[in-house]
Amino acid sequence: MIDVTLKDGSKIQVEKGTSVIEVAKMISHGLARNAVLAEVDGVVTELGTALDKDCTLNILTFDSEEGKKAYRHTTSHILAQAVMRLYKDVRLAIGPATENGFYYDFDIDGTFTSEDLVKIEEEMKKIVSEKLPIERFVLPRDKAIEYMNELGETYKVELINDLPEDAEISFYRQGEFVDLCSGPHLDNTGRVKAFKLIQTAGAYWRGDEKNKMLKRIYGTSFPDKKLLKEYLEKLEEARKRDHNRLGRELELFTTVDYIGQGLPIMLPKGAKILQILQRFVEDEEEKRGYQITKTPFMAKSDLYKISQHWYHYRDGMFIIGDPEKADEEEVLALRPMTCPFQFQAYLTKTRSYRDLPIRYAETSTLFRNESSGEMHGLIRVRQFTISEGHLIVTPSQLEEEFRDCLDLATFMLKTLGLHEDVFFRFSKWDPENKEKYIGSPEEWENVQSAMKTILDNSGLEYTEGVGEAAFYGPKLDIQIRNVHGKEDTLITIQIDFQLAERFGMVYVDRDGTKKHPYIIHRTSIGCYERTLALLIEKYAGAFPTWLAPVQVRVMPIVEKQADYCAEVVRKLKALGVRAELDDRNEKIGYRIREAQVEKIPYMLVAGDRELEEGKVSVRSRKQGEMGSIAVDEFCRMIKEEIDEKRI
RNA sequence: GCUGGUGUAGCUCAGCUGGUAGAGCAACUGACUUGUAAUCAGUAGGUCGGGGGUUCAAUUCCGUCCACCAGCUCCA
Repeated sequence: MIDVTLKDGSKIQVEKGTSVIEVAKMISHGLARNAVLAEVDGVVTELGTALDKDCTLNILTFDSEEGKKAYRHTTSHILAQAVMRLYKDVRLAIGPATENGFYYDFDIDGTFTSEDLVKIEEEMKKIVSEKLPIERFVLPRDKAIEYMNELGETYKVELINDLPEDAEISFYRQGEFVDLCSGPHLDNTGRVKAFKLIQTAGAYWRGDEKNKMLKRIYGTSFPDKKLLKEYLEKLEEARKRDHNRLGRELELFTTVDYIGQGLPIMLPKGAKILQILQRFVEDEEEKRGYQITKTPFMAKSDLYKISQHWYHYRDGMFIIGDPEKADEEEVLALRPMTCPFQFQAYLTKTRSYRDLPIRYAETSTLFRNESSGEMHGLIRVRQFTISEGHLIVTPSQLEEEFRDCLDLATFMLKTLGLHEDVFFRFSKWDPENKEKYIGSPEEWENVQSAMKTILDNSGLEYTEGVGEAAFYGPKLDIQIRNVHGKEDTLITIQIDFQLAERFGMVYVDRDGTKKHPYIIHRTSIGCYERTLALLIEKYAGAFPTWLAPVQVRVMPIVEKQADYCAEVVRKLKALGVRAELDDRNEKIGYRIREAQVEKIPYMLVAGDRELEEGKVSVRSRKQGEMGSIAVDEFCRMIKEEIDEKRI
């Protein structure tokens, strides 16, 4: 007999060799039913594992991270099994669990249609009802390769070949289906209670576009139908917040076929929000010691050759003329970044260490020739405007200036109400891919370690992204997810130890020698279009009053009070409040509804009662009717809300 | 760029296997003078994303281009 210590500290005695799931049954049938995995002495283990010595045991259900992952990973195997049963000439690639579900990649001729998905789901249901036991087995490398070759699973062979020397090569079998897999898995296909195949997509083998494109099926699974339903409803809700949909509905922007991809038209309301943001950013930057520049939208290839964009970023640039003739004749290109332009401002005279730091800011329109499939609403476009800036600093100023940039970014995020939605990524170079970058490995290691020290000193929590650096230096990226869960960079702060030298930027130091400064490339609020997109999604189009393109709509009950209402509008406008009059010959309920649908923060209604008393009846988008108050009182209230940028 | 989906009135969408289109909302006109999320009636609006092909006939079938959407980051 062995002692098994449970999560609550109690002990039970079981026969040596008893499996985890049998112990779970002894504890409670409910637990055994919901069991997914277990932790034995703190190590994640499958339910079929036999206990052979005294140990602690914690049964994991779907509610644990590991449990969720295994549950969905097993569902992906069921998907693969169903596909193997239904289609010929399928080869399996990979099928992991993801954050919210799973996918499996198949190499198959033809495509999966939505009817196919229904068919596959039916087959998966069968596999679940067959309650197939899932068994793990291990093969030595040569046998494993031989086995997969027999099955024609060439992708699996490739995977095995790439496993480290000492790796244990494990397989999982359920019924007739076998897959190379490290696990862990559930012990039986019957445990999967509710699943749904969500969509199909193409995906390159190993994420490399040089490889063959496979057919991917995405799905998700839950331990009961209610949870699945809730999840699907949540997805549906998220789609309603999609900035692409709301932005068009609320008349913030539009696109036109014959203008082109990634080139949205900002309509008056959208442009107004961008203007509010821009003024806010420019004012704040001025307060923080930035000087503004205004530089050209294009330049000769000569400039980009110095900056190395011509060699490391040319695919991303719109070039006017034949780039192949750039050495013989004038070839212009639209700017993809502001740095080489802004550096020219620095170069206009000799700089002393006393002049540094110099902080340049520019509301800068950039042009990037993104691949056609990459564009997405306002989030990824070909022309955009960024709150660009470059700080030219001495080495000893680097840390403080970097932290000030971070502080500015944080201030922006807090003001916009986005600070709880972001996460930080330290984006480093990829030493395996040196030709992507300029500078030597030693320089990269040095600057990265300097940046790491700064980040660690700031107490920031961050992840690391290898291969995510800019070609000229490492970055701190402030990342955010859109309603579809897709991650994008909102704000970035970069340290550049290369371009000052390339451009011959120097300062005269205390000792009279010329030195190259460090450059911090940074943005304070990111690119305005993208930030707007994320704000639309964050607030589902119902912007905080200070950002709302229309803040107040004033409505007379009948024509008789129209002049009075027009006067209220004038008063508000005089205070800088964006107010408008709706004196159309419609019922008040109709006009209220329209204002509500347009997500206008305040609706002011005036009838005879209000007119006599010099009041307005206030209705807020959030709280509904708030009662009648004096016009001046409302002016004071809303002014305060706007000035404080209340969110 | 690649994989898949989509494109019909300003917007949201209907239109089965080919026989040149329809609803709701919006717009316009009129009536109603209205108290907090849709008053009623009428009118007008479309070379069915663009060019091409097949056909007696194409919104429908084929091909091509354009645009929009999702995925191509999670690595047994």
